[in-house]
Amino acid sequence: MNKKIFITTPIYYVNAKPHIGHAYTTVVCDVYARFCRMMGYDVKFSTGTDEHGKKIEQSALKLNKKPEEFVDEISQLFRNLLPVLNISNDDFIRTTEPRHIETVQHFWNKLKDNGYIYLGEYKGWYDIRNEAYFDENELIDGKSPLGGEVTYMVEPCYFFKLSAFEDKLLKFYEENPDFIFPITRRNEIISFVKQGLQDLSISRTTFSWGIPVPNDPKHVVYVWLDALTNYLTVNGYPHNEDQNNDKYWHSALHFVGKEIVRFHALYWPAFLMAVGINPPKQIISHGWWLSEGEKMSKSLGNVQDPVKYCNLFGSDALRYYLLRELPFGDDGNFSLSNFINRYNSVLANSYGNLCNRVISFISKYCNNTISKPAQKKEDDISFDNKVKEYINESFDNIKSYAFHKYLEKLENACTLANQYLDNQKPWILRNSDTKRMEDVLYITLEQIYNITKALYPVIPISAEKLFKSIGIEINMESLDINEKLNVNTHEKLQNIDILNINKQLPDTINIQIPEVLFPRIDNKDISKFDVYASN
RNA sequence: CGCGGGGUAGAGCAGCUUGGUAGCUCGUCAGGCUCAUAACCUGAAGGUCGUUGGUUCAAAUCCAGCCUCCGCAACCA
Repeated sequence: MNKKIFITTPIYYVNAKPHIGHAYTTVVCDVYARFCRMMGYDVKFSTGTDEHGKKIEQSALKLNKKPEEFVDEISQLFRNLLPVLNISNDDFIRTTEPRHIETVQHFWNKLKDNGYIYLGEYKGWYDIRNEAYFDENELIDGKSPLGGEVTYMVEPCYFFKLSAFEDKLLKFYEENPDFIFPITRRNEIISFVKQGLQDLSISRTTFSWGIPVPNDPKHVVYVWLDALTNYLTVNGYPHNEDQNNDKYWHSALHFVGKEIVRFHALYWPAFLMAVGINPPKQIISHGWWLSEGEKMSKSLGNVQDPVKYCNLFGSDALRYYLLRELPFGDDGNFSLSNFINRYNSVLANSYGNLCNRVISFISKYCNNTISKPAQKKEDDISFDNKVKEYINESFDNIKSYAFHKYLEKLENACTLANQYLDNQKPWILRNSDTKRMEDVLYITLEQIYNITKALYPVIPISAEKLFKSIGIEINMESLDINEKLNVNTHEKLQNIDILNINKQLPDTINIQIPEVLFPRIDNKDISKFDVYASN
């Protein structure tokens, strides 16, 4: 039985259309998921949408729509993004689905049975936009510290005994130093917990767009309690109740943006401990994108639209850029000119051209066929070893979520391959020693194949094209879009033997029609590219 | 004493966790090659790694202070 791993994106709040930030988180998870599958793991990979709460209710009202209608529409936009980005998720969860409502209510009852929920009363200034209460003395100029308008409210409300978990959480962080990644986020959370924890209000009566509290339907469940439990729903809870002995849950990785680390690294483990379920394995936090040096905002009109990038340059290019540009965990800047620059210099000139020059050569001068050399020279072995070294280093980096370094190492490997070719000069050998020429080409192709396998998680479509052009079939991308969105793809995704990283290049290669993987982008006038969200 | 993130060649960035020849992409200059997507390869110029002090045989990297820039309203990863 393969080792299992459970990878999740956050579920996205359907109050706004998907932008480059959503695309980023999703792509990071997808790359990691594909990488794990390639390494032989049985991967469960989920994403979805978070659809309850007062904000949603209000947004729907403004548009004269029922909340149900409104969330259906926006959720569909997120769902549509998946095939565009070529995401290999196994599940798409919506918090409005019956299976999730069942989970949340069951979870609530467990919390209650275990004595961690009590009915109290909340008095204070309520910031509707941020769905949070504040004391009088916390207000700034009559607004909440988060800047929202506030109204005074008294509401009966259920509380979760978060205060009971202070020591347990600190002990847990201590015993699981890798639980929160990266370390700076861990430090923030620990110091927050050390300041003391208050009981958490976990129900609302001021609106009705939410999951009803069992046996007290005037209340709806607090959005974060609702949202976080999606991970359990996806993993079959409550029907699969024994999560502590579940291999997926045992290695659950939640990828999140830095702004929701607190919910995932503090509230979530506390909730879980309260029902007797072990916390997930790790919370992995990433940074934010700026757009052209400034914060993305609708009013500035600089919201980068992932769909437009995919349509213009292909999803592989966007996936590559997202991972390569930003040191994982940090904030970074998304810019069109930088995008094109990296695309041209690495994908087109270095990697793409490398593939093309070798395959075209074989096609033109070797009658489309090439075979494994009988023996290798010192230069060849040295080349092989250096590339392998780069690939090993790249894998070490992806394992520690240093996606930018993972790609950098593979870029180094491409440069090395281009150098090897230039040193060996097969175009000279063509007139002097055709056997040696073929050996050189096979050896280069062998490393192109290895590099491409290593790049596969990031550029799956192009990798497949490359495999195809050297006569190796791969079936993953031939799944059609609807099939991909279907939960039943899980087994197919697990059984792609070609992705096994240890598989060697066949002894004899038959070149198919060569294809330019990444055509250069004309960057003389980049203003012609429309890449911003329209509203 | 609010919180957080920066200040490294002309531009944009990596390196800092685990101190020990300062690296990448673009740009510039000079060569080479011709298999290839006006691509590829080689070489050169260009940095006192914000500043001051400390630890050390040795600091971009660790410690302390200072200067300076950015974010901390919403949307939201």
